Amino acid sequence: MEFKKISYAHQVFDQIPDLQDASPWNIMFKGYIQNDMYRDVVVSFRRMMNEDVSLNCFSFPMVLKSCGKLLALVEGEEVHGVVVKIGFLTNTFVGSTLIDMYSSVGRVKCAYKVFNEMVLRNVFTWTSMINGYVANGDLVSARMLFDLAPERDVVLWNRMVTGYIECRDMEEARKLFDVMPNKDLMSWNILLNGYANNGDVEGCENLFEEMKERNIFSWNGLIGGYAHNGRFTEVINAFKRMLNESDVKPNDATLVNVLSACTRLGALDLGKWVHVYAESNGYKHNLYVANGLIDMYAKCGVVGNAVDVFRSMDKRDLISWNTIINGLAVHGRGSDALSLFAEMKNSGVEPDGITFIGVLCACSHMGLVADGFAYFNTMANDYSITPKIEHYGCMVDLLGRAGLLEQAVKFVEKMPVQADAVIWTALLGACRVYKNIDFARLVLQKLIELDPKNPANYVMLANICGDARRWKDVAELKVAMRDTGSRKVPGCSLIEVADEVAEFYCFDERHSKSKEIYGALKSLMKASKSSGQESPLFLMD
DNA sequence: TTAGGGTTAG
Repeated sequence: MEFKKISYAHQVFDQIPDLQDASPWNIMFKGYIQNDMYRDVVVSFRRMMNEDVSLNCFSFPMVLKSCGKLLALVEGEEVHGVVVKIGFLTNTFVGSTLIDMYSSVGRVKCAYKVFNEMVLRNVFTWTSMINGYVANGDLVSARMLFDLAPERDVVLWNRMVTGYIECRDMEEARKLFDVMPNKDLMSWNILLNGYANNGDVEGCENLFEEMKERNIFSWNGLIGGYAHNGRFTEVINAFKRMLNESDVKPNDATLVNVLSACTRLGALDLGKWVHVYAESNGYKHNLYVANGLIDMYAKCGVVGNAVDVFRSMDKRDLISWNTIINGLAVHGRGSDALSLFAEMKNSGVEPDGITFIGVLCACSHMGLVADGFAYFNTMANDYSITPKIEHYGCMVDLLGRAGLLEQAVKFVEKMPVQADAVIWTALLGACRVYKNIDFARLVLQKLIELDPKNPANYVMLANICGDARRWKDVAELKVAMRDTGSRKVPGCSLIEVADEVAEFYCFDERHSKSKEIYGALKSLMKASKSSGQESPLFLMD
């Protein structure tokens, strides 16, 4: 039953003159559950009790499932009492769902009591109990029961393998997988995802190659494995392979992973291709895909497209709002970010800590110190969000960018959390902008205490002294840096050209066309200089 | 009409 039809069903239900029979109630339960309306099931059940409806054995599994989903122990116990009173404990459907209910609210002992006292058990009952132990992290008891179970079907085997994976014990998971008498495709996919989520990309690749049959979950397992482990080029290669070699069509999960790789690699053209693909394959109104698209466009620098996607959505969630607000904020469109924040609040979506990172970042880019502090206070006062180090970092950045260096240092010293290198580095950056060498030295001292081996700190101060033409200081710093025995790892950039992503460093000459590239760059700088602008290269963050 | 297993975004 679809959600739309629920209200029709309600109208019909209300016209039934005699509601003493459980059947129409049970049909409503089924509809509620299909639409995640668990609260309605429990409320209706209460009504059934009050109106003395004669309950039958079909009602209880759905009511108990709903109690479990709502983590409603009190209501669950109440239903348990009714079950005992009417005498449905011998029913395996009722018993299994009772075990599930107690397990999902963390009462494994109560679950076991039900399991233990059951007269008749089947493979479902055993699976529920084993599942209960797994869900509560007791793998030893789970395995003991698993070995004792009189019957083990593929679902039970798979659940036990998943249990080991959830405890990050891939070795035990693999052992069990290897001795499974009947593996189905899901068994393979479970193990594949296990490798992917436990950081074992190679294990994931090997298993994928071993598979004789693959479905969408298999491909997504491989692609997701690359994505979760930062192997973004491989994400794209695997995606291209999927399109070329298999009959499996990408779905929303595939597209989301590919989009996140595009985002990280700056692969805008492929990102656009995914956009077109999504629109022509029925994912136009998919929340996950749209959120991925917003982030991809924003991080690839095409914030306008990000806004277009956001505006075209018919359903938005917290992530949609956060992505667009943060995207606008980091691209200097602070006032748009703030007006979207107001729109978000009006639409009834409750902001979280990440929303406020975008909001504070917007204030910081616009130099709105007072507003920034007002929003910062709103966080805790109106939304009960405890500021984390990232939020304090935004505030320090806000003060630093506004040139209020002294206030910034005081703020850092008063913070309830210990400042990390990110915060001090932001301050050091502000010291450079405002050419404040004294503060810079103070900040550098803090940075060296936190991270003595990081040469980037010295480089930053050297740059600050260089800006002030204090070459003697620069030379001294270079010596100090040499004494730490480490070299600064050069930052690297990525750019997408003709379907390929190229990597380059500052003054990099590895590219076959580096002469032409530098030539073009030189004329660009000349052109911007003659038009009276400072070179954009020095204006970039 | 009732019970158990797999992926996705900031």
